Amino acid sequence: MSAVRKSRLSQDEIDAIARAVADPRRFAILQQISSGAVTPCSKLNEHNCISPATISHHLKELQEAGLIDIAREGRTANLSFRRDVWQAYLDRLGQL
Amino acid sequence: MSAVRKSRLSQDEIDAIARAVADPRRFAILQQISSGAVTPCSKLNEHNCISPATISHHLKELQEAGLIDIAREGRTANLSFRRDVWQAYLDRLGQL
DNA sequence: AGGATAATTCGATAACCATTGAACTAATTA
DNA sequence: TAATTAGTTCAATGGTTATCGAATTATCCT
Repeated sequence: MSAVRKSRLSQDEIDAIARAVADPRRFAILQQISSGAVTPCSKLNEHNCISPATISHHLKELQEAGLIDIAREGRTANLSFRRDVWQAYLDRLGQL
Repeated sequence: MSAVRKSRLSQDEIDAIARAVADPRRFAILQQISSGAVTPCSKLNEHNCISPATISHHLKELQEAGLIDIAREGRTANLSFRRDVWQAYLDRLGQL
């Protein structure tokens, strides 16, 4: 499999990512996805303390920020971490 | 000069920093401070497009997140970037 | 077909927060 | 002392957004 590289991020992309990870719950979700342990959305809700609607909302935000890919397969959604985008974000933050 | 090191950040500290840099204007301010070019608050307002009250508010947020130090000297405030905290934040983000 | 499961969309609500004018404190200067 | 300057605090406002129930779509299973 290839990997779409992301070398530089625009300021708007930076802002979107920063905003996306600013929410603690969203950051936790991103962590879970990045660990590769989970694939389907339902596994993100460990203890039923968050509604499916909210999860769906957060996933959409993460996707629109470019941090994850969502690939539907049957009735489940495969979530994958865009490590290249994340790295590009870190590179940018490292400049200051 | 010594440097107070910051090795690890709690989850609350991570959340606070993420929230602090999520605001574009605050991130821009942090960038300016990190560049070392500016010291007094007034220099942050390049084109008078932001009120003193708002600047003061953002600086307080950055300070409470641990990202900057504010040292009053006479009637001006000396702003300095906590590079150690920033690095600790980057280290944490780099884990995923 | 009918029922269960996975996830999304919609609408409403409540909380959060960036922004500012005005009033204020403290320090410098005339 | 009076005036000016740097910055803060307060209270109000408007916009954003996290959250969820309910309804919906699509898929899988019997």
